[in-house]
Amino acid sequence: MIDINLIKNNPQKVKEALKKKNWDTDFSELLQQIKMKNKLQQDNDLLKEERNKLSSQVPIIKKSGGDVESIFAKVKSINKNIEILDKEISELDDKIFQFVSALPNLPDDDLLPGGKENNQAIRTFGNKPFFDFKPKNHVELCESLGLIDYERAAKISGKGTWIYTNEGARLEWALLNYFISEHLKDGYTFILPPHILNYESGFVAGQFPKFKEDVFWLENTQPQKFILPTAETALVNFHRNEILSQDDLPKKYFAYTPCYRCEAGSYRTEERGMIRGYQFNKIEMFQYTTPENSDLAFEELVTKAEKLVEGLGLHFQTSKLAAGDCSHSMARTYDIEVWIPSMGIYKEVSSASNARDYQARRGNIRFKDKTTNKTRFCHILNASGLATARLIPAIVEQFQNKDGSVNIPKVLVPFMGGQTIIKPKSKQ
RNA sequence: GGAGAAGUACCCAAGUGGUGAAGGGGCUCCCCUGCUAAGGGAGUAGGUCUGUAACAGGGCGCGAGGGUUCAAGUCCCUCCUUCUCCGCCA
Repeated sequence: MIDINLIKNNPQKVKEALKKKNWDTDFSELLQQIKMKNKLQQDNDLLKEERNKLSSQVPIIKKSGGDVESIFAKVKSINKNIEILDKEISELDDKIFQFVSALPNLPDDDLLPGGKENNQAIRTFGNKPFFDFKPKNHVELCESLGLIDYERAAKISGKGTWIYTNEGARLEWALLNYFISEHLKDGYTFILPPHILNYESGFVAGQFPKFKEDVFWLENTQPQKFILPTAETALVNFHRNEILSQDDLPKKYFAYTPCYRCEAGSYRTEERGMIRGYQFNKIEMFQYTTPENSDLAFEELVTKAEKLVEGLGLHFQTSKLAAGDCSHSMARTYDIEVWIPSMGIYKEVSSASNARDYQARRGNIRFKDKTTNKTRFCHILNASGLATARLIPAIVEQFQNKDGSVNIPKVLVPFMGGQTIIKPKSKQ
């Protein structure tokens, strides 16, 4: 949530910043509502003060045997006015809250305006692999190597799913274990959160109210609950409504969860295999920091994600996203994109973002500033570290051999029981 | 799922209708002392409005939201969470 005072004091600046996210807003009605609310609030406070004073006299007058009926009558009439004002104020409050909470986060100043077309690749790692044979695409490879069973997935679940089988399951698990071991080395705390979350959690993350349709909702829970689209949704809420000690910051977490996404109708024909699905595995890195340290934390997260892909030996690039391509809740996002030879494009395997205080305001997540002794909002950052579904296509395609076998990245070998290569199988 | 009990500040906790929400512990600052001590004082949720240079005053605030009342931590209703017992179950 954007700071209401920022909008109040500098509406033009906020309007221009949001324009970079392709978001056109008119604040004039909001500003009027805020002004009106403050005025009513003041009037109401005076009435309440009077009521409190009158009421507190009652026991004293009673003791001395005086008449209290006239006070009762006065307070009753004051209460009528208070009731009216209370209602008007809470209606205005609702309107203001609904308007402001629907606004996206402000983009950082240095971002280019506009959408995808203005994303900039800022770093490239490794080179595109060269094949002296006709390379296969990952769907063929995964099937011939017995890593993925698409047909049976369609049978037991439906479209947009797949089943990791045998060495495919082991490869997937090896990736996750490799990431986990790296995060532990870096001193991040391992979290396994619940996958079913309440509405409030989605609101704090900034998914709701705008993106309610993008997640799966459970039908028979009261109140309604949804299945998390990313571990971020759980991790943002870990410290919801808490005041953290500055000495405990930064707090560094990582979590493994599957990610469940509706994405109905978003399939494209070229996105076969495991490029886009209703469910995929991801390890999420997460930090709560002071505002002063969030840029540093952001660099750390991007570098960590890059190192993981680099460790696998894959060719990839890092893109700085234009304002309009950053997520709704984020001030800044860098994507790590891995090369998929058969598609001839780079596909996102990690997205590192700085939400600054946007999510912290929604979730009331603060820390006690040691120097001023004031409570301030934390900055919150997240980065995939990493999402695995698109790594397997990248690995099998980039590391395939002429005979259809695939070399296992060195860093994964210990997690594959020493296995260094996966060879084609006859179909079972 | 059924029955019962509970939720007060960093922690423990008093408070069943009437002034600023007892008291302790811990922590922070100050004073006194002077070294494995002890004592005294102050502070110890946040949000928000008005004026302001620091600051002062007011409203709200006892799990959340309603209700009764001149007045609610206290009485009533709904919900959430925790604990105990019972049932069911991987």
